[in-house]
Amino acid sequence: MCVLNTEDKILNASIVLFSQKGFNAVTTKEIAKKAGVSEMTLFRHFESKQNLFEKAFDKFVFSPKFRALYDGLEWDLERDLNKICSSYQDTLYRNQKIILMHFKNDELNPDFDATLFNFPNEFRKLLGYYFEEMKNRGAIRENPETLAMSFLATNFGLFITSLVMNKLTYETDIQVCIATCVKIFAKGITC
Amino acid sequence: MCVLNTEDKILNASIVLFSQKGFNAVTTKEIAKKAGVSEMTLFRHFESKQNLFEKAFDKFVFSPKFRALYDGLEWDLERDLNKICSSYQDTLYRNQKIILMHFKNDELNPDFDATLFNFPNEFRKLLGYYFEEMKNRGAIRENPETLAMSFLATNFGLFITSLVMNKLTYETDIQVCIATCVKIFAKGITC
DNA sequence: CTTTCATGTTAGTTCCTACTAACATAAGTT
DNA sequence: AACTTATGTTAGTAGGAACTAACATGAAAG
Repeated sequence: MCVLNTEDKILNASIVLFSQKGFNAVTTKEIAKKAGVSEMTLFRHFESKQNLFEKAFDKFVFSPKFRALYDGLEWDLERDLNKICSSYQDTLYRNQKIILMHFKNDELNPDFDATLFNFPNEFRKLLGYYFEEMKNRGAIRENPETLAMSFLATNFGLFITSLVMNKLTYETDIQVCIATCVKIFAKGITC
Repeated sequence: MCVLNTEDKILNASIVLFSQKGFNAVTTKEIAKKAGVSEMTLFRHFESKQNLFEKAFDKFVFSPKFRALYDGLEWDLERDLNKICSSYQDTLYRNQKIILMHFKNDELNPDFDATLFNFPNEFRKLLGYYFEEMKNRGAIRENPETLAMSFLATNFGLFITSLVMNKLTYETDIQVCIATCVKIFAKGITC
């Protein structure tokens, strides 16, 4: 199969453990074991646990292509919101380990916060612009910023719920909830 | 003013620190200092850090009166959803420290999870029952369980967003978002 | 064959943290 | 005055975790 080099093995192992337990609760010994290397090797590749964390963070942050999103708008409420929602959910999903890690750590470094909060902010701008324009076109009436924030928060709630639901045993399918929410939202704001 | 007894001082200090940093990241020395007592006193009142955590958890879990909620239903979509939403947001708010703590700890004890997940589950039942009845009355068409889950997830998203927003500087008022969301939701599911 | 390089192993240092023991103090109770 | 009770102080133990030093090994490269 694909044989990973040592650094990648360590980075992969660390991000999984960090997201499961948070930075402080994970030991370097644990990471080394999961990566299948000795603890000494870990310290030879990364000067410290902190440094390993930073490298892992950088490696696993993901941001979508907003240009394509802007260009792909069709000015049909349900279709556009579906597209934006899909992209946002996808981005949240890809960043899930980092997001979980962020929740679990107090404050490692304000720069991480800034980096991590970057993409929700971009989505907020996109939605703000979109609702503004739709209001000008007379398709909706509500305040664009409020709508943008509400739509983002709703999506984030659905995302977190789907994460937590893996542990629980609700019969409800979260994908259906997401689709339903977008439909309700589109219908609920239409004039 | 009101002078707290020693145990309450320690419990209050611990819940604040636990919610800020998570169980592992907080030291008993830190808790004692914040409580204004010596570390020794802490151990005299609580046999261990773990024990202190459990007492603090028990003290600060809050559950609303569901009986009153069921009895107060008026079978008017927007009014009822507003009432349920208010109660849910209020419950989330009162449990915010415990919820944050829960996010930050890996797994201290599955019993805590069960206790903490109890009230969202009760709200889910309430909403399921409500939407089921509203469907029977012909007021809505969507699947009741999906709606219940979606409404809960939306609310949770708004709650988390309001917590995070304290750190950020968005101009949007989260209370307005909550009210808007309920209105959109009510309008979006009406036949 | 020898050198180099990445890795493993083992032992150890330093620091922090939960938790304890022993004694001191100060206020209230009997 | 003697006793009780709650608290503080100081010193210390035991264990864990980050990180290091020194040496061993084994495979690839010259």
